[in-house]
Amino acid sequence: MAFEQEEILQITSKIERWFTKSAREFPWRNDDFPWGRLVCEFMAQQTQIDRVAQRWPIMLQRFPEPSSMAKSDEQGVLELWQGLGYYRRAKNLKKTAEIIASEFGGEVPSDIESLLQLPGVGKYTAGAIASIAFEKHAPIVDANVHRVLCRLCNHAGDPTPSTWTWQISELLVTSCNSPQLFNEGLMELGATVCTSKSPSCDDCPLQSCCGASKENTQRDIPPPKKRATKKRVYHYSVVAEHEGELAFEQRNDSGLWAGMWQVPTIDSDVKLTEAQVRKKLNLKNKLISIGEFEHVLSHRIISFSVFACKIERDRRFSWVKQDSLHELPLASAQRKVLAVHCVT
DNA sequence: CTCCGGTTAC
DNA sequence: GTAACCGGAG
Repeated sequence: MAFEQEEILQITSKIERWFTKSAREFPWRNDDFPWGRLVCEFMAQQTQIDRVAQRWPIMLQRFPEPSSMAKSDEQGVLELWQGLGYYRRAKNLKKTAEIIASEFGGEVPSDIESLLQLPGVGKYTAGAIASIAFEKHAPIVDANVHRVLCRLCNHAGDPTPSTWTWQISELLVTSCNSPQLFNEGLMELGATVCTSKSPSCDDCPLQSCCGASKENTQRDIPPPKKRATKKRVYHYSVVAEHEGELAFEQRNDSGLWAGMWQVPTIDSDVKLTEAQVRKKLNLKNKLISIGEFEHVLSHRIISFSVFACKIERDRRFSWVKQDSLHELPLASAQRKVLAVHCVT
């Protein structure tokens, strides 16, 4: 795909003008600063923007700059991340804050090389921070940008961001006037106009130069991604009570729901009986079945079975009063477990 | 049950 | 390269 320089300037200026008048209101757009942008980009990875908009102000109020997060403990960050999913992002954000505090004098670095050293920062996030917070002419390709650029050039075949897309993004951002307006505008256009299904081409500032619009191929570009088949697994959770307190344990540092808390739970590839669950948890009293539900993730369907029992206060677990549960970082599936037991 | 989305670990 | 990682909305 070869653009004339003239076309490049047409495209970039159209997007910058369009974004200036069409940008949606978001809290981080009121006063953009590098740390706020970094937190926003971590939260927005794989997460829809409206949920980020709810959580971002709370996170920034609690951790207004990298040093305050660096000094806090990871639990506090996980607590504010509850329900957002992909909890490794919260752990990476905490580590990133520590590195910014210790290696970069408490200031978010502005160059791509430094940004890429931060855990949880890949090519997209580095480019987003460098361009949007620091007006560097750095390319970004997220799913929105990929879709817009593939359609603009009528480029079929790549289901996800590819070398091709990064080259086009680089070509355009190099010549744009404001990398902040251009890159954010490109993403905003993909999110609101050049949408995956039924794009609003009549409202698009690029309609006159869009290859897909001309050939009417928008529907097939980009092609759909292959989705993992869902494996069914079984989780057995026991709400264990002793004098108004519930037993909790922390999940592994890696894997599913990394570092989040749960009532004592057995993860299994196969179905287990009540006796097997009791034995694996080394519990004495019979477990009373109180409910079941399914929890669907991108790559698995989890059948949850929930049990209740009374047990002695056991040092293997952390004991939490029922009115203190909100202080504990819990993933959504564990909230469903507690809802079965009628505590929330 | 399908769709949507960046980074990292393997 | 590819699988793992999440949750809410449709």
